Amino acid sequence: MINQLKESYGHIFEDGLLDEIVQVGTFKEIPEGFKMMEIGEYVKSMPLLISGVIKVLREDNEGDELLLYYLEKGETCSMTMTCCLGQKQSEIRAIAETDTKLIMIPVGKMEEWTAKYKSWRNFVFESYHNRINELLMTLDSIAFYQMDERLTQYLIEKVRVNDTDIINNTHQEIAYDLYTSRVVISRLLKKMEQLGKIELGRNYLKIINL
Amino acid sequence: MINQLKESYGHIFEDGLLDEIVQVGTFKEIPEGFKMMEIGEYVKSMPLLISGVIKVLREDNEGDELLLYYLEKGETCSMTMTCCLGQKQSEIRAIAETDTKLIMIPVGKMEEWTAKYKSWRNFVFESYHNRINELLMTLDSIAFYQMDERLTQYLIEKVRVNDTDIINNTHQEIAYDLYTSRVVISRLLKKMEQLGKIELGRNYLKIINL
DNA sequence: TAATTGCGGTAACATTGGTTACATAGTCAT
DNA sequence: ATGACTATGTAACCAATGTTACCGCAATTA
Repeated sequence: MINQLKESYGHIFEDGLLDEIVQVGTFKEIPEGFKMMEIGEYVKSMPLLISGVIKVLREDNEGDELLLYYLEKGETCSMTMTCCLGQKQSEIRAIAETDTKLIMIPVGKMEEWTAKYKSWRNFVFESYHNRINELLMTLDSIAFYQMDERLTQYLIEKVRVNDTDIINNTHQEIAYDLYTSRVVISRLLKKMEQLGKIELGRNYLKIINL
Repeated sequence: MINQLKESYGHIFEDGLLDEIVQVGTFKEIPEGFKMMEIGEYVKSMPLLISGVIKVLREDNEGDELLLYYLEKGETCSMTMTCCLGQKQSEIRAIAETDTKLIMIPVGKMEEWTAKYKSWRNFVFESYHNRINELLMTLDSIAFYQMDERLTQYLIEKVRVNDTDIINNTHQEIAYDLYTSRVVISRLLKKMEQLGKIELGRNYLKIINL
């Protein structure tokens, strides 16, 4: 655990803090598809991501979802932080997009470390800043762009976080993430294929040139 | 300034912190319509709102705007905080919705206070939490609701922050905030009038029963 | 192999909301 | 009062996308 922690966080946390993390943190491995947090749940610990990708979703009244953003190595869930501190319920759902390794930190330490370690404070603020910017970009994409452009952005991001240009999802799954219907996605993907941007197959899709 | 500070923040900040704020803070009065922050600007100080309302906007490529949320008494701009700390550019525009009184805190103090005062840390985290939740609600409203429902929510919120059921705006101004066109707003408002929900006039609109 | 299920392709249609154009009616300055 | 300007009302049209329905094919299972 120490090595993996150092690899992801060694350059941002002070040695004393790294030691404390090793002492109080719990190492966890999460399989792809595992639901790590549900809307309305209370949160008792905060995750530091070592490897893998977590997708964060928002839900409407009918239970349909919208992808907000991905969390990656070296990041944490800001929403969890404030939920922990304020004893608030989660506003979002989090699901492992890939197999994921992380370290869980008990709530109590957060307050303490914020007072004690400058590097922790920076991490926390940086984290909020990044998350807010990602929310703003998601908002931009919904408010300012049309579905074809949103789909393209989605595929580009998906390729980036999974580090492969083959996407193994059904059209229905993509439609869920973008909060639209399968027919709409199939229609747009087919158009992209005709333009030579992607290659389509059953349960997969290959990015050629977006 | 001390009295006004105590009225808005007395119950959340420790006495020592209140003293420091009085010493290093600058009191400011801002007229309605004043642009307090522009996208791309660097920020050198952080506002603590004493009275009034500030509206926070996001802009698309063409320069058209979308209302994100309002800041009120006892609140601060979380985006400013991280911008200050990280020397980042602002991602948003802020405009005084009403005449506003506030205290500006120089950046340098923020880091210091975060280590020193528990009440400041709580305020900062609480602030992030609120802002993220407002962003999520804005996102919900754009992603999950149609324009008629968004307009209704907008009017309710406007009535709340301005504390009056008469809204002195043109349809064009409302359309800007909701990132749509004047014709669409006129159409929907007329329908609401026919349902007896509002009363329409030139440059004003009265809420009857939303 | 036959049956079932899940995925993707496609057509037809409905709805929302954006666009253009023009008319009407307040408001203000002269 | 006249003319200029601004706000609003409204019709007609268009584009994006959501909806429904049905088909064929692949994969899985009986």
